[in-house]
Amino acid sequence: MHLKLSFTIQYITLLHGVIMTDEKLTPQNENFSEWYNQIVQRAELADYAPVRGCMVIRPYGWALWENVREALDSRFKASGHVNAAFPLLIPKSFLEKEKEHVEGFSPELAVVTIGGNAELEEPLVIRPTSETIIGHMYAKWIKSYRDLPVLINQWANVVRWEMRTRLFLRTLEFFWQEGHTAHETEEEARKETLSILDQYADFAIKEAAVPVIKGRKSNAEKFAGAVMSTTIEAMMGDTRALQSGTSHFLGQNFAEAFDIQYLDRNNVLQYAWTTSWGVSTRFIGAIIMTHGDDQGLVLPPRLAPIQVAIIPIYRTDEEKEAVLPVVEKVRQELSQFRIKVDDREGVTPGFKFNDWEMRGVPLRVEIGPKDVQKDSVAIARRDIPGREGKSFISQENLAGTIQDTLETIQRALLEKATAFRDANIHDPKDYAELSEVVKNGWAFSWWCGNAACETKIKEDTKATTRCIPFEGQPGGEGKCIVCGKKASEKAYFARAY
RNA sequence: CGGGGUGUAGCGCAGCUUGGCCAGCGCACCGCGUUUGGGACGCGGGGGUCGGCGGUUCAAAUCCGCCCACCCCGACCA
Repeated sequence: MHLKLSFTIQYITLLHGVIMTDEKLTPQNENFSEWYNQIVQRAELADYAPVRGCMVIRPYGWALWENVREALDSRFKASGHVNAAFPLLIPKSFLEKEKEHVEGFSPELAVVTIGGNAELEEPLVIRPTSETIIGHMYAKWIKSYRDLPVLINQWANVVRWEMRTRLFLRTLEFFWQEGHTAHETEEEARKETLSILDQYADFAIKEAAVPVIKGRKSNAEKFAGAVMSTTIEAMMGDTRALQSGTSHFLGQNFAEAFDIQYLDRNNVLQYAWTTSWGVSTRFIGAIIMTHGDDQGLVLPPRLAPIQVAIIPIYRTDEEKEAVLPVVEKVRQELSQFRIKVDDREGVTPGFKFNDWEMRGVPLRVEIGPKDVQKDSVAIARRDIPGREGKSFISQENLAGTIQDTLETIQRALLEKATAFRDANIHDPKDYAELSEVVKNGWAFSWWCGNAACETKIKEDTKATTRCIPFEGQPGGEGKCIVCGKKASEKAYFARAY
């Protein structure tokens, strides 16, 4: 038994070695998670840091994150939110003020006990999220209904001591934005929670071409300390679900724990109603696993750090002299796009084609001697691999053609991802069928809302309740897929990251 | 935390069973030349206190002991 296990592990390690040195990626259908690991490193998005579970986000990956950030930030600002920065270190006692919150987070806290060579009076935790310290500050700042609402967001890094880590999807340290708002009324806070969820969904669909489903988390899956958690759930290329953003209605839980009180219009002291919401660098993982293929990364044009890669092609010095001026002319003409001219010497054009495909650049422009003669360029769409995605077009009105093509790609990515998702969502007729379908897809089934039923599903199948969607509920009543009792809503069940 | 495994060049590995040749191979890297419209090739070159400490021995990557680190499998999570 031991011998056999050892052999298997060594064999896999050996195989891994072969794969890493081979030029081809591990195909998705052979080993999706290996495909993912390779793509992240080979596209130079991120690399492993010396500390277990930590990663270095490389310039290309960070550029992608910056574009994600810009797209979200502009939405937040347009809806009246402002940015600020709160400290990394939080007194440990703060975490303990909200009962559910501390229960949820204490197993994954990193705690600082020594500072300046001396044991600290009170240990400090490195923020796993900032509800507590922000709650503390809000208590100082909020005195009157005139101070409300407070609509603050921060872009920050946080630390959660996870057991099993994956690049982007789950790392000890990750980057995100966390919004924290305080309101006068429950209604207003609930509205804010949903309004942010709408912004998240709008971002995911329009900018990232990641189709997401908006919904409410079950009690078991909700944020520690929240009254209600909402989520955008996306389906990855292996049909597993990824929670891609969350928005929480916190009720008065944190207001009570941190004394966020204000005098209302009738001069009566009231607890404020708060929300919090976040999207993290995990979203990069969502982009990778939604669009990527066996050639590598595929990036949506609206977020791609490089939208167009231009490859000059020549053999002789004469050809080079003829081609380069045209390349320069085209470069200037396309200056409105994020472009990269690949002028590396010593690697063949074929290598460059594959290289930019690995890195997910949506559109490639090739300019060679034939194009100089014919006033043409070759363009190749990343979303359509191989010859079918390649065409020769006139240099005339090139910027317009490129613009149209990028928009077409953006649209095509969303359509393809949506079709894939819909094809893998099932409506099982009974529990046995549910157990089958969640092995390779999602189930959309009636659920009575009882925690025992979702626990049973989780234990039997490893699938969890992803969300109770806000849209697409059939209405009326059905029977719980597990216990058969009366159910008023349907929920998505899937294996998740 | 429990069970298993691995530490040899930047990466992936062989060598260890049975101690002794100069510690080797592939990829990557550097130089020169030929190549270049789908992952080029030849020749030359640089790079390692064999995870650490101790022991056995004339002699240790190899045998023994302790320690450290990382990986994989099981209970939590943006």
